[in-house]
Amino acid sequence: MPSPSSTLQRTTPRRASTAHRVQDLLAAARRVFSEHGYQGATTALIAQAAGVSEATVFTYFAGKRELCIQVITDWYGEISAELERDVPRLPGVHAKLAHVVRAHLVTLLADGSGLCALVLSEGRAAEPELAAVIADCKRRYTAPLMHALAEGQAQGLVRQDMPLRLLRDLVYGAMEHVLWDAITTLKRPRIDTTAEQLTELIWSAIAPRDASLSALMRLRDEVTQALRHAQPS
Amino acid sequence: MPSPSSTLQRTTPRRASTAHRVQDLLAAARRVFSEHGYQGATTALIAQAAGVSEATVFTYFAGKRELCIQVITDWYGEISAELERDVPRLPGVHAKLAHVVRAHLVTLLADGSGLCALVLSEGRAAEPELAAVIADCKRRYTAPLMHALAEGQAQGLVRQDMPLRLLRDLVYGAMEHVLWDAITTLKRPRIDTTAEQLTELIWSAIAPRDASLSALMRLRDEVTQALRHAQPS
Amino acid sequence: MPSPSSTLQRTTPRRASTAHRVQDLLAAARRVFSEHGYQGATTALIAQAAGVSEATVFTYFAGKRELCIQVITDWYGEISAELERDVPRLPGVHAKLAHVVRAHLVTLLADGSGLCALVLSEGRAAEPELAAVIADCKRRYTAPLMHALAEGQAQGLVRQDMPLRLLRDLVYGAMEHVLWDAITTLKRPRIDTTAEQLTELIWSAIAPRDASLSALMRLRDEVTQALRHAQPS
Amino acid sequence: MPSPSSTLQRTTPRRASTAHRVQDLLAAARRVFSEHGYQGATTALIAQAAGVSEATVFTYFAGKRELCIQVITDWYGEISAELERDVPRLPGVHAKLAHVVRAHLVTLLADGSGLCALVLSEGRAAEPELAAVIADCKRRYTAPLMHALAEGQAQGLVRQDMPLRLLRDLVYGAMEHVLWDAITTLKRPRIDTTAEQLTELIWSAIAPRDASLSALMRLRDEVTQALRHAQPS
DNA sequence: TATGAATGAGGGTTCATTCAT
DNA sequence: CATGAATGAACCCTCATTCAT
Repeated sequence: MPSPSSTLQRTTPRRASTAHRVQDLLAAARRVFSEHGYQGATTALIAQAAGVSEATVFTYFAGKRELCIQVITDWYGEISAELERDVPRLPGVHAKLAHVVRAHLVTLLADGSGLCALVLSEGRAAEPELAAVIADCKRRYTAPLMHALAEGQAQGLVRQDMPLRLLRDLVYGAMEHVLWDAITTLKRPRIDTTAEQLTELIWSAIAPRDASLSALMRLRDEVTQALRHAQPS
Repeated sequence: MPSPSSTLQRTTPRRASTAHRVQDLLAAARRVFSEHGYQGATTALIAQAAGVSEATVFTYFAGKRELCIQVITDWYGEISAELERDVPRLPGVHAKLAHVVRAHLVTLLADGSGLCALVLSEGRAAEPELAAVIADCKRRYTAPLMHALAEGQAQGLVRQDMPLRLLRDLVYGAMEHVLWDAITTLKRPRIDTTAEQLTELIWSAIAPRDASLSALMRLRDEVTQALRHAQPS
Repeated sequence: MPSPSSTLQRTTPRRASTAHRVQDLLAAARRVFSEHGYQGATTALIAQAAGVSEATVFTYFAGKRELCIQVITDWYGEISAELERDVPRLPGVHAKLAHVVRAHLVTLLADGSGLCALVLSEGRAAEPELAAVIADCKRRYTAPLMHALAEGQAQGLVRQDMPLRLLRDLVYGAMEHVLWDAITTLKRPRIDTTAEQLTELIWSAIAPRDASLSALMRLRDEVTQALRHAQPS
Repeated sequence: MPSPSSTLQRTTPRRASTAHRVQDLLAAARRVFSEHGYQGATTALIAQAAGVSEATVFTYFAGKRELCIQVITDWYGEISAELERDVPRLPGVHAKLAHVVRAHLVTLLADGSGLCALVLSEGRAAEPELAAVIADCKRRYTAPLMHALAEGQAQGLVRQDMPLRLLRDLVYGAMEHVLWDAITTLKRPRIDTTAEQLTELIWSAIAPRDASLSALMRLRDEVTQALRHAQPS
């Protein structure tokens, strides 16, 4: 194997400007981290993917961890900026929810599936600094919708009998699980349909409770209790 | 420097039956994998935790990966068996859901948080075999509730306008997110409250759309069950 | 080069007891550190000298620095123990000095020349821990003679008009320079003669000043001053 | 990330003559080698200190080793020239000794402590060429005093029962040890006092053995010198 | 000339795994 | 059977040096 890079197209000339090299490396690193996770991604692999020597990686980044942090920060920066721009403009909680759900699925199914996995995986031990960065990014990413939900609660447009935190877990948990499924089964769902369905499902959960339903629930409880008392034991 | 186990109390006699050795190793491995994750758990650590030499680990298991697979399989086996035993006995979809949610939170927050994190983290790259095993386990683990939901859909007790797969994503996604939150923020939520709230939230999402009809159906369902209990004994 | 160790005699069998391996590694490390200094000594070189793989070095020692510390500590331990045993038994300061000088030359010219250089070289930056260890060792090594000199001063057998520290600098500085000379010029001096001469030279410096000499010195000062005043400028 | 020199003030204009560049680089290199030692000084550090790019260093010097050799040669050249100029003018061996001792301490404690350490440390392994250069420089540096001592021996003003080499070891060994002590303990001794005491201590060692005779000889020596000065002008 | 860019060669260290005893 | 001992294969990272521009 005389030239290990012979099968790899080099996207930049052998001698490139700093800006180009940085972009190249970040792109390569994003791919490699996506595919292999943090631990599985070696600096050698990243260098190879970028078509440079391993040492060059360290010319531009302080180390593997810093490179990964940059990759994640950049990625979250992109998708967060989109949401921060679009979500506030949308009218009503339901529309905002629908947009976030759709954007999430589109973004992550499109190119970020690996990064999504990376983020889900590396959100814990062995690299606390990484975990902290991820936590920060996630906070920013979820902020637009969380803000809308909080406002919705205040205005009675979102049910108030559940802590906001739990609503967030429901929304993002459901979305992540859908993605996870898509990733692990390698089946790409029809995004439009799935997004609409998921939005509706979530909306059913977080919309305010109907008064008559509540009354019936109370009735149910009473009946249940009465039956329980009526039984022997 | 060798002989790291000299200062460790041995939990089993020097000569133990093969079965005991295996159990010891599995118990030790479960602890270590829980605390350190797959990559962070070294065979040295596991051997030390089991009070045996590193080589002994390889006498009983083909390698680190196989050991981890066994640990995960065993653990999922335990919690799946519980669900398989208890869920079918419960009356009505709502009760089943409530039970699964509660059991999930109890199990994972109680002792399994590390394993939960392991499963969530390692369900991917670098160890495809592990990922496959985890996927299988998850399928079995979710089966009881999925079965109930499918039946519920058939009987009109669960909304039929959503694919079952999406209901599953909602249920388990929400639960996992709650757990993940607890794990990463190191805050243990009040399990009872959280379980009830989460159940209600999910139920709101998956109950049939005509709310009053739905409520009445559940009422009928429960009354029927109660009567059934009231008669035979 | 099919087998890199083919030209090296292995002093221990391929599988040796821990104690033997440790001794082997320490001996090999002593040689390599002696010849190449701390920075120049690579773990690969040490492993090769010991006839083991590089990884084996790390089985027995926490790292290069710890290994070097052990080497230095051991070596100083040996030669310090000798002095601590022999010096106090000798009658009189002069005899003790003579013994220390001779022992120093013998020891360091015999096998320790490289270690001497190592100790002289590495007594500063880049490895503060190493420097600290060396400083400690040196203190212990010089203690027996320093003790004798202090006593000598107290009893008037050693001149009292010089700080003890300066006496130490004279004694050990002179010895080290002799060694350094021998090392760099690769000429081994006749130890007996050199030791005797050096002892005498040092003794002349540290013996109490003769009274008449002092008087003459005072006279000289007065004459000098007088002449200075007598001159024009 | 490149362009590390952007935050450094440039000490010379962008276009400087070759001579200036060389001087700048040598000055920067002297500082860096002083502070970090040979191995610890990186070419990057030196270039940064000189306000030029790393590649420029190699435009003017063949490599790190050659640069270091130049630095050491220059430095020794300076201090040797001083001694070569001053020492022969001083009257008598004792005065010459006193001057050398004082100059040595002043020079090395003042600005050259780092270089002193460099010279002491690097006078050996891993860089034989460097060691050879240092040896040469040292020979030149010690020559003035050695010449005086040799003459002193010839005239009976210095004891003749010791080889000159040993006298040198005593003189320079003691001085170096004093310096080493100052460097490693970071305590700067009072130079005047230390120089006087050290001179006296050494003088006691190298003065002719018959103490009173010796003293008288020195007296005669000094009177003679004084008279010589008193007459011509 | 001066340099931005790139790298080959190696450094210390880790760890799952093997094997003779 | 259990293990002490040993290691191959990588890993992340450093740095003096080269070269096209």
